[in-house]
Amino acid sequence: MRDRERAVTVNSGTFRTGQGQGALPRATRRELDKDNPCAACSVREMTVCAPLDEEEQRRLRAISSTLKLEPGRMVFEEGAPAEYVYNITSGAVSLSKSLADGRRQITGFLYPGDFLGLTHNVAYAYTAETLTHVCICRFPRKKFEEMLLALPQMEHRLLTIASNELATAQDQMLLLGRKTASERLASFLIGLIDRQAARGGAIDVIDLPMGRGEIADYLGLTIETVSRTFTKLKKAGAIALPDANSVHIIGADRLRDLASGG
Amino acid sequence: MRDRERAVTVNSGTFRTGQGQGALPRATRRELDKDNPCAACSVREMTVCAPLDEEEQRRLRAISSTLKLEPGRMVFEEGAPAEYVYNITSGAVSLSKSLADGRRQITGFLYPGDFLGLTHNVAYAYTAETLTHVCICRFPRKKFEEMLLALPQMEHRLLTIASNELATAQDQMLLLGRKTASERLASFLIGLIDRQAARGGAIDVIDLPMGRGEIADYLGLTIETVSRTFTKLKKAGAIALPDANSVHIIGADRLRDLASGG
DNA sequence: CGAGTCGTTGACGCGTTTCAAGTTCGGTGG
DNA sequence: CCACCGAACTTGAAACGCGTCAACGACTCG
Repeated sequence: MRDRERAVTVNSGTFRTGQGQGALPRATRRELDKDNPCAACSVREMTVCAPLDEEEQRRLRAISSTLKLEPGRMVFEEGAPAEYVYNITSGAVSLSKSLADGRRQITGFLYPGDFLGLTHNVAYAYTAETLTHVCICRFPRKKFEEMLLALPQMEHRLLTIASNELATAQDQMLLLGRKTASERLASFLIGLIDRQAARGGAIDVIDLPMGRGEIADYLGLTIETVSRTFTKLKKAGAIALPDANSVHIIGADRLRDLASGG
Repeated sequence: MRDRERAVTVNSGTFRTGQGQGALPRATRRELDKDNPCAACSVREMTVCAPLDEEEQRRLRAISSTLKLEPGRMVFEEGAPAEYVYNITSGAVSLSKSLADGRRQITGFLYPGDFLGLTHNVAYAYTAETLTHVCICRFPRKKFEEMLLALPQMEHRLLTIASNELATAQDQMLLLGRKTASERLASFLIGLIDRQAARGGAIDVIDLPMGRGEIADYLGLTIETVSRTFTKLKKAGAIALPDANSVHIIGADRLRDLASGG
């Protein structure tokens, strides 16, 4: 039942295969960070809720290495030994969990400044894949944890981060368990806008680094339903779609009402 | 659309009204902890991942007070000022978020030893309600946070807890976004069994402290679908239902296969 | 024994999924 | 410069799983 065989097919290109190859299906699309030379890929971008002090920066830099990844690459896979902790410098990453038959749930999209791979288990609990060109800082987990022992205020910040992520996860559970397709998409767009606004970005234009498939897997819908719902919101005058990866917010209030179940 | 008016009706008894009254709908059902006198309701039950040392116990006891609550009472409500942190000594509690029209999503069930109300925001992000008679330790949040500053290893444990909760939340997102009704119920039962087993309890009998409505709101289904799915699993020989609040696990392997999408 | 709550079951409806074409668009090569 | 190609997106029609509505039984309590 459901989209089993089909999902396997859809995902086989990037999900099931290893890390070094793949068709890079979205490699040529317009990138948010295409012009970012990523030369200064450094821990300076890592804020951990508040700017790092000199001591913290120094210690982090001492154990970090920098990676550049193309779109559609796996950073790490669910179940693999959790040997590194990562922090995104530029680009966007998806986190996902999958069932054996290929059904996939994206649990979050990460942007610059976000951590991934923070876990207290031996293995990663989810798969992380790049959506765009990504520049990322990598820390050996063991050294990272040793550092935390010496910097308790750093651990306090991580707790704040985890606490916020937990709140976001609970919002997403409400979305997945109880919202209609229109409400889900509206919530998604409002979430992106609010995130952008909090970082000082635009409040009425969104550039989507992910495709319809990723949005569908994030919202617990199918590609077709996401597409239909975009059209519906467009016809209702709440948004405009100059192209598939850009959204203009026209009726922000209407979207917010929708997102909260109005 | 959906179950709006209806859910409002269902919830109006306990959800919308305040803390001191209500019909206590499940007050007379068999309770897991009915015979627990709760006289020794103390921080001794609080393990925070590892047993507390003497210093920690002493400090916690100094700022804690004890509450006893009947079934169906609200501990705190989504949006209320987050003035206290709680730890359950006995009984079971549900955490939930709701939309304006009454649609509700339960994000978790808590048992003895679990914390609730841990947040880094000014307001609680969810509502906490008792499912059974509950004995609970309460700590003024401000004092609790002061204590954390002095006990960094305590904060480390809270980070471990938050990290585990986050992993559980991601599993639940996969459930809500991608699993069928049978898979959801199987996952729920397996989760309860594993939790019991980890605490040294039975591995084939579950006593459900929650009703069908709570299970439905946890699994993103309706009461009717939960009931039908219980019947389906019973007819398939995977479980037996001596009464509505007891489940005997007969085909644990079959349930596990179902839960993971087989 | 009547009233209320909770759980179960049946019939039907609907929103989303499934299946199947189309369409658009960027890249490629003639 | 344009035909061609594949990937991604869109759109339509039909199927289906779950929600909705309604009735009924089991149980508790006053």
